[in-house]
This record gives sequence, structure tokens and C-alpha cells, in this order.
Amino acid sequence: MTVLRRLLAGPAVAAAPLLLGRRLVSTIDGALVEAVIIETEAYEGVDDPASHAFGGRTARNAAMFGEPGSIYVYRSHGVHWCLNLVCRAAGIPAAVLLRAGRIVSGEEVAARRRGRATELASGPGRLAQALGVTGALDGSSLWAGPLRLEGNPWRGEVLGGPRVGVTRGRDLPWRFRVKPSVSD
DNA sequence: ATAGCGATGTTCT
DNA sequence: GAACATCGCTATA
Repeated sequence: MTVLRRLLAGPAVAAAPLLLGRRLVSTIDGALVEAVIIETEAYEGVDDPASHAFGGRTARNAAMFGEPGSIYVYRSHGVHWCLNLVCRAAGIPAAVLLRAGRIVSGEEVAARRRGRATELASGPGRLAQALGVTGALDGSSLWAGPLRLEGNPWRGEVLGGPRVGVTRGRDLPWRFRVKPSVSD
């Protein structure tokens, strides 16, 4: 059992800060794009009023109930795809939303997908678009697909705070990001 | 620099 | 109908 498998088998709140600094490696459509994760948010199961799984299973959130290491992709505001990594044992819904990254490889591909050269992955919709992630990946596995996770956790300072765009459950500091640096 | 708003799928009231 | 785990354009300062 690898470190990563153990991490995703546990609570999303524990996994979210330890996913920071790792590289998300995409070979979607045969093009290599890598992004270092710099911002995440945790969504726990039925007790979390901000989670898509709050209130039970639906067609959209079904992937959240899958094996840890599953990929959950949903459409936000009818426009953008957002990428989550599923945590906890099958049947217990929890996931970490990957909110932002810094492209470290395949910048040309990312820029082409984004239709611009700046802000390539500074937001959940942008990150997914830069990596080529779409709803086609929903329910697939991180262990055997075109999307992988590599590298080690962020060694620097990690900041916590309330989740973004959430009205219920705002009191929980389940958003994590690396300390901002000038190179971003 | 900041604010407002349109786009638009899925879920909930 | 309304709200949303968003983004990018447009308008005002």
C-alpha cells in the first residue's frame, strides 16, 4: 500500500493539506501537462452541508461514493469542469477539490486549451481545463488512468481558511493553500 | 482595482 | 423557479 493510497483512504480533511505540493500529471489526449497543486478544499460526507454528497447519492455525485483514489468531476455553473480526488472507503462519500495549481510542464498545451497565456491553472475550472480534464474522467481511477499524482507534500508553510463560494458550512477552515510566492 | 453580470447543467424548493 | 464547490468580459474609478 503506497503512501498515496493510504492518504486517500482516510478523511478528506487529512488528505487535503498533504496533497499540496504534489504534481498532478496529465497525459490526456497524448499531451503531457504537469501542475503542482497549490490549493485544495476538503468535503466530507453526509455531515458536511457544503458537500455535494450531503443529502445522499445522486447521479452527479455517485463517484464520491466510490473507491478512494477515484476521480470525481462535476460541472460547475453549467460551464466549467472541476476535479476532485475521492477519499475514504467505498460507500462513504468524501473528496478533495483541487482548486488551483502552477503549471510546471506542458505550458504550451495548457495555454492552447485555455485560450490564453496567463492564469493557466489559478482556479478549479482553470486547472481542470489546463489539464484536459472533462466529465469523461468522472468515476475513473487515479491509479490506472491518464491522470496521476507524483511527488511529495509541500515543505513550506500551509495556510488554512474557509472554503470559497460556500454559504453553508462556512465556519469550517477546510480550504488549504501554500503560502503565496512571487513566482505565482 | 473592484464590481456587476451572463452563461447554463444539476439539484433542490 | 432559484441556488450553486466558476470564469471572463465589461463598466466604472
